[in-house]
Amino acid sequence: MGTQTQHREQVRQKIIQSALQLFNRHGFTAASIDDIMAGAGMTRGGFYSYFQSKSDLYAEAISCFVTEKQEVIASSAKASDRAVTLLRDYLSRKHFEDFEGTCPLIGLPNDVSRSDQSVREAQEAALRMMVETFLQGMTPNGHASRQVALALTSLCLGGMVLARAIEDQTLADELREATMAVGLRLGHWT
Amino acid sequence: MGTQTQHREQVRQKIIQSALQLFNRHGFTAASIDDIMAGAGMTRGGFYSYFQSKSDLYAEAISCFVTEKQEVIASSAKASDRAVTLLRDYLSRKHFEDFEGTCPLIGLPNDVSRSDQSVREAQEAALRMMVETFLQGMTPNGHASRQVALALTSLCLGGMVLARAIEDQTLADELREATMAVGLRLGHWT
DNA sequence: TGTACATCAGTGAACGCGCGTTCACTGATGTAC
DNA sequence: TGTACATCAGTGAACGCGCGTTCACTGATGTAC
Repeated sequence: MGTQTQHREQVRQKIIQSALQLFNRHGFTAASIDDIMAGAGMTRGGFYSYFQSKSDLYAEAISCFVTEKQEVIASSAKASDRAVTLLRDYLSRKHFEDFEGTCPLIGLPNDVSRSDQSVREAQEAALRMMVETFLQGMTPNGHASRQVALALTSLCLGGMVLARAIEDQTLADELREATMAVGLRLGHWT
Repeated sequence: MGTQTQHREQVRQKIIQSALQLFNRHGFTAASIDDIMAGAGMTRGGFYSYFQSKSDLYAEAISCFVTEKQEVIASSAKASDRAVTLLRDYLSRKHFEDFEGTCPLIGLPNDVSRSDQSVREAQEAALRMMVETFLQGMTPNGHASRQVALALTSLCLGGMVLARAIEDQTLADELREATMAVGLRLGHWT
């Protein structure tokens, strides 16, 4: 009935949230279904009545993340504010440290993405959203502004991936901030 | 004796080359020691008399790649040529298609990198090399040029990671070329 | 209100597979006499 | 030159583990009468 399906939907969301955390924190392979289900307060056996497979869950988690972020971003009315906020947030120290709320694109070069179609689609949606947000936040200039919007997306992703990978905290901060500064200049938001 | 150790060194190199190909093509996890050894014309058992572990081999493969690239780049005498070549090559269609000769930094967000110290070190060396090459190729401008050099590195990595991930070839090309154009402008090389 | 039955979410043991790693062995090469 | 022996690179079978996935079962909830 209503309350039944409603309950199932809640549990489903709990699993997705737990998955989002663990996939981000440990990566797709290292986050086991056991852990994810435990995080949602259940045991492994129940998993397959909610999702077809582990990568199916991964794809859903990414889509879910994108939808959430879209809502947050949409709260700014002015397009240029949305773009600046995206850039600043993406390359912020907060995003850098917040392993659990990480942009799913950072996991792009993973082995799953190569194989699973629905994962790729979810990731591509995230990508398009970023490009679109940047594009709308710039004073329109045809071809040139699209070029910059695409480059800004590359810049954000690369900057965060690198900052995360660097052991030396000082260098990581420097790189992150340099990337942000250059990005703001590129979009003429300084 | 001499010829013995020499032979061992040759075999060792053959394994590393095979590993480089397969790690790049399929990723760290998906490339099995079986495959790598087969690629070097041997069987699995011999592996552990050459390397301590799979991730040990991975770290060595990365170092090896960096050294090779450094030699290629050093062949240009002029520093700005080296920087432009690096940027152009990195974001070239050739690099995009050449899965086997890929920049090892693209594998950064993999599960191994998180755990294995020597892998991280090898990757960090690759990173420093890129930043250094860009920095030397720019008209010196203190803080500002270092900032741009760091951003260019983010830009290159992000651009290639994204282009690789995108299914739509047209969009992938567009993104790669946009990233390159913006990069050239950033370094004042246009 | 109470009883019998059906449904189904969730359990946890077990399966199966891939793969990194180990190890006893082989067979070729080199050395000593 | 020939024979016995040592060395050691390389083999391939076997081990062990982790983990995704399956499945027979349980126990709570809801419905019918």
